[in-house]
Amino acid sequence: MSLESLGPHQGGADALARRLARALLGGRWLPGEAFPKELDLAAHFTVSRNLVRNALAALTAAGLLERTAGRGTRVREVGDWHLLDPQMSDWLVGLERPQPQLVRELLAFRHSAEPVVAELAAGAADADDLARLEAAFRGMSETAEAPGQAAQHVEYDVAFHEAIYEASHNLVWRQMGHLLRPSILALVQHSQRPARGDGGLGDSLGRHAAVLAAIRDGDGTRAARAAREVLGLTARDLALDTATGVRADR
Amino acid sequence: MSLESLGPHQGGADALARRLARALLGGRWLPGEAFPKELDLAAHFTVSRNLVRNALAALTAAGLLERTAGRGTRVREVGDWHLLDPQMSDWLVGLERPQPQLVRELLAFRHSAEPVVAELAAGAADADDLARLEAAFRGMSETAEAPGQAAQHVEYDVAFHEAIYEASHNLVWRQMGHLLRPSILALVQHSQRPARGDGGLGDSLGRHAAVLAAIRDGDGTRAARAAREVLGLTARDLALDTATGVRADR
DNA sequence: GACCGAAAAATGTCTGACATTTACCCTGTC
DNA sequence: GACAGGGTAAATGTCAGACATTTTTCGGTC
Repeated sequence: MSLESLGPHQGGADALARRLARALLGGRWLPGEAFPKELDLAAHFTVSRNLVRNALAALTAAGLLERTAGRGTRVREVGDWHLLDPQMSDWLVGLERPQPQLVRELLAFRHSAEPVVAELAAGAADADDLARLEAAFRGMSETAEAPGQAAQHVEYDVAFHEAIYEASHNLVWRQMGHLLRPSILALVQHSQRPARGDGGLGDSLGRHAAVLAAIRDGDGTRAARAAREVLGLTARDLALDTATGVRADR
Repeated sequence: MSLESLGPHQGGADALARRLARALLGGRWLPGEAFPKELDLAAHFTVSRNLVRNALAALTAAGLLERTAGRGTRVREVGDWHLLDPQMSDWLVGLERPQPQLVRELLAFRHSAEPVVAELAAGAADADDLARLEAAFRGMSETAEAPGQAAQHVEYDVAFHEAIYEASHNLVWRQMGHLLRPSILALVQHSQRPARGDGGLGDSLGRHAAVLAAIRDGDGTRAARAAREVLGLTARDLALDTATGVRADR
């Protein structure tokens, strides 16, 4: 729609792509809607049309935009967005008001996928993988229940889950580790707002420890169950339980 | 390394990106190696430097290349390639000699993921999803055992599995449907070379039918097991059984 | 009213120049 | 001889303007 409240620009094409992508992910333009024209964008941000084109190329590669000569640029449907693109995860991180649907879908995906990944990890983890897992878990323990270290705790949390994906030793699963940071950060931001008594942690630490132990023992079935319980926590936090089991008309 | 045997160019930036990507995926340049410079590429293909830049931007967005001002362009490690990018799947389709590692990783991923997707699908499929699944299965049946319709059979096969991902009703899983065409095509090309007696089909049709029936009945556990057996076939075709269960030193 | 053509509007491409970053070599000094 | 310094070359990044191509729109003609 409009470009108001998007001030002048400083930085290269990547920075501009980031700004536009985050504005789009925040809902400034809706799917199906027309995106501003190259010349308008160039004029508004006081940059060359070439730079705008490079920035838009990044958004197009991420499946956010659809461009055709003569017709203009339009926002693609949410279902066409490349949520698995690492670039997209970068853009999603720290977004103030991401589309709630996106967060729900990301968490629902992890809820179904992460048990399998943990099972694979239990069967394939080597010494390096275990070292990464243990280092991340140690970091989580040391930074737990210290309000000032919340940011570091999140980073260790991300590193822990990322290490599970890495330990699967599969190129495709490993690529999905990029999904972790945005989804975990969204959870933290969400669960901190409605101030809960226990701080939102639950027995998170203990359940992570169960995953680690199962992977260390090479027990895939136990690892899958433990991973399911870790994510059961987060699912409950967002009232996601209904996301599974609901079935449309038959 | 070199640009020999890559003739002159015709088409836009997308076409050039496709040519370069397919050459790269075919192994013409190895990870860590230096990619040709913009001006050399422009001279070789008789196009403008701008067009080359746009093409390289696409390869960079797919994680294939890493570009830094002053240092040049280098091929990234295989682990950094964005295998989940739909663009990458397009480039992979029909590649004469794809890196065997990539095919193996894709199939290993499906072997672990597709049972979960089928389970989700059993719990979430609606009437439209079932119609798509049944249409695809009908197409598979009608084109089976007809040598002239091999290409169409593959398309129905892709459509069947894609419908499973769609039926999961999760944005992330649905994105992964793009992986199906390249992996299925690679399987077909591979299993047709060493001429096997039964034509490589096995009881593929029957096992697909089992998946369809389980999803129609809403039986997630059965759907997962059936999906595992469908992929067990393909795994055996490529001697992939060893991909799971092998564990490095402890 | 239907068909055709010209003009407008948007993205795609070309060209040449300059900016910026990085690596390399060459020099001077201790 | 080793090392710090600057200067030059090389590669990618950005800018500016023009032209090409595609799509839509509007008008005119029959």
